[in-house]
Amino acid sequence: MPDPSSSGAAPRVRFAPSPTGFLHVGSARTFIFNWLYARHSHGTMVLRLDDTDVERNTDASVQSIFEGLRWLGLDWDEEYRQSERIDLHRRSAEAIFTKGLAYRDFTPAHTADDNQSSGAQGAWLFNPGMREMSGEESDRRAAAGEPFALRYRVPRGEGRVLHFVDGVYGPQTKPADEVEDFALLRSDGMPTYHLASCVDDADLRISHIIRGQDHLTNTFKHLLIFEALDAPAPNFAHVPLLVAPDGAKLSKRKHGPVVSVTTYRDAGFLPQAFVNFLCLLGWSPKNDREFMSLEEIRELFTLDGVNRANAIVNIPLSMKDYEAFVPSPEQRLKIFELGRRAIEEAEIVRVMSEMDPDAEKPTPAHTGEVIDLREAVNRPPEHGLFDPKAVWLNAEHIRALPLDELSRDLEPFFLAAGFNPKPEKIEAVAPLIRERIKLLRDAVAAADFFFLDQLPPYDPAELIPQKGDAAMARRVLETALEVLAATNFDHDSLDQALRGAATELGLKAGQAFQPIRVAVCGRKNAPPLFETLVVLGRDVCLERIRRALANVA
RNA sequence: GGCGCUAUCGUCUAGGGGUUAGGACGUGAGAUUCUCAAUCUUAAAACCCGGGUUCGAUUCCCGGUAGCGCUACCA
Repeated sequence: MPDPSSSGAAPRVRFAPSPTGFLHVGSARTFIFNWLYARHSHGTMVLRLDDTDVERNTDASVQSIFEGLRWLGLDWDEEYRQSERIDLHRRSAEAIFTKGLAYRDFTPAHTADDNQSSGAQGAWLFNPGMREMSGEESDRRAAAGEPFALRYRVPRGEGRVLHFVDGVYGPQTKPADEVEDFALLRSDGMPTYHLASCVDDADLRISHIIRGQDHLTNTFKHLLIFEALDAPAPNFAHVPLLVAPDGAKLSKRKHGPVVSVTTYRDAGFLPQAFVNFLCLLGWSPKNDREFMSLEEIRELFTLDGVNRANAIVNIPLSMKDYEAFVPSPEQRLKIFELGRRAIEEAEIVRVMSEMDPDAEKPTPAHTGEVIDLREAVNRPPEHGLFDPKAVWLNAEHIRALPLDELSRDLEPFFLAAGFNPKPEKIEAVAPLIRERIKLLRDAVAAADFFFLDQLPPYDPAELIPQKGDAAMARRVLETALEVLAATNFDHDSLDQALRGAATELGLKAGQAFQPIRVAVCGRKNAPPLFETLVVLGRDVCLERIRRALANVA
C-alpha cells in the first residue's frame, strides 16, 4: 500500500460537499482550489458527497450542487456518495472499538442548551463514568438494547502532543489532553462527519486534504482517527474563509442569493470570470496578474500563494436591498411568460402582413407589457449586488471572448427576456455591445432595440440635439431620410454620407447624429451610429425615423 | 469561558529589518470619441495598539485589542 502522503506521486484530492443547501460560493472556491491543485500537478480529483446527515440532506441540494459544478466547467475523475459507504464506516468504527481506542457512551444525546447549562468554564473533554466503564457493563448495557454513541478514547495523561504541518498555516501542534472524546458513531448507528470523512479519505487514498480553515483545529481529531485506522495521515492544507463585509460568514438569510453560485450564472457571469474572481480571494500569483485564463491560473497555482487571513467578499447590499432590486422569481416567471406571448403575437402579425401587405399593421396587444417586461428585466443594475471586482473581471472576460462564443453565451439571456433573435443577428449585434456590458444579462438592455419590432415610447425631447431645437431635429431627420434612402448600407458609405449631410446642415457631427440615434434606438446612449444602422437595416431605420418625425412635430 | 488562527489603502492583495510601502477593483479629475461604453493620463487612499530586540521596525519577539474558527450524537 503506497503512502498517499509521500511526495512525488500524483496527488489525489477531493471536494466533499454536504448536500444541505445550494452550492455556496465558499464551497465553490474550495472546489476550485482543489481542482487547481490537482490539475496543476496532474493529480486526481475526487468528488464525494458527504451525505451522512439524513436529517438535513435533500435531493434538491444534490441537484443544485451538480448544477453549480457543471456550470463552473471544472471536471472531476471519480465520484462517491458517503451514504453508500456506511457499512465501511461502521466496520471501521468497530475495528477502532475492538482495538480499545473507542468506548460506548450511554449518555442520552444532549442539546446545545444542555451544553450551556452544564457549561462550567473550560471545555468538556469526556465523561469519566462512560470512559472508564468496565467492558462487561458496557457489553451488558449494549446487549440490553440501550442506545449509545461511540466515542474516541483520546489518549490522556501521556503528555502526547499531536502535530502536523499545514500546507498553508505551517506547523500546528496541540496536546492530546486538550482534545475531547469526540463521537465516531451516533446513537442511531450513523457515522459522524469526522469518522466518515477520515475513513473515506483513507480508503480513497486521498493524499492532500484541501479544505476550509474552519477545519484547522478539527485536524487533530482526524490525525487520531487516521492513526486508529492504521492509515498514513494525508497532507493538510487549510484555506482562509470567505466572509461578508461585516465579518460574519456568508449566509443566504443575511446576505441573500449572492452567496449562491447559480445567482452568478443567472446574472450573466462567465464561469471563467467567476473562477478568476474566487481564486483571487485568498490566493495570489504574486506577480500582479489578476485577469487570467483558467489555464494561466492552473499553471500559476501553488499552495504557498495562499493567504492566511479571511477574505471579505465585497457585497454592498443586504438581503432586503436585494429584494427591492431584483424581480422575485414569480415576477421573473411572469416576465418570461409575457415575453413568450409577445413573440407569438409578433409572429402572427408578421404572417398577417405577409398575406396582405397593404393591410394596416395591428399593434400587438402585449407590446405595452413587453415594454414593462423590458424595464423589469433591465431596471436592476445588478452589478450593485456583486463584488465590483467580480463584475470588472467579468467584463474583461467578456471582451476576451471570441465573438461566436459570446453570441452563443448571450442567446439564452435574450430568450429569457422574451426576444427570439436569430443567431446571425446576435453575432451581428455582439461586437456592438461587448464593450458596453459587464454581465451577460446587460445585453438585454443594451441591445433590445435591435430585436424589438416596435420601439417603446420615448421622450421626443431627446430627439432634439444639443444647442438645438425641434426644427433642427426635423431638418436632421428629414435629411437623414433622404440620405439613408440613397446610400449604401455599409459603415463607410454611411459615415461619409451622414457626415457630409451634417456639414451641409451646418451642424457638428454630434448634433446631427443624436436625433438619428434616438429615432433609431429610442434612447441617447447606444452603440456607434453607423454600425447600428447597418445591423438594423435600411427599412427599419427609415421606418423608425418616420415615426420620430411624426413625434417631433 | 478554554484552545487555535488572523491582522498592509474602502475591498482583494504584493512586499519585506533601511522602500517615495507596489499592483488591481472601486472613487475623483482630465484626455479622446458621433452619444454611451471602452481606452489613456492623473489624484486621494493603508502597514491595529503597546512594549521589546536592533543603529534602525510596518517587517522579528512578547503582550493587548479586534475579527474569525473549534469547543455537537452538524458538516
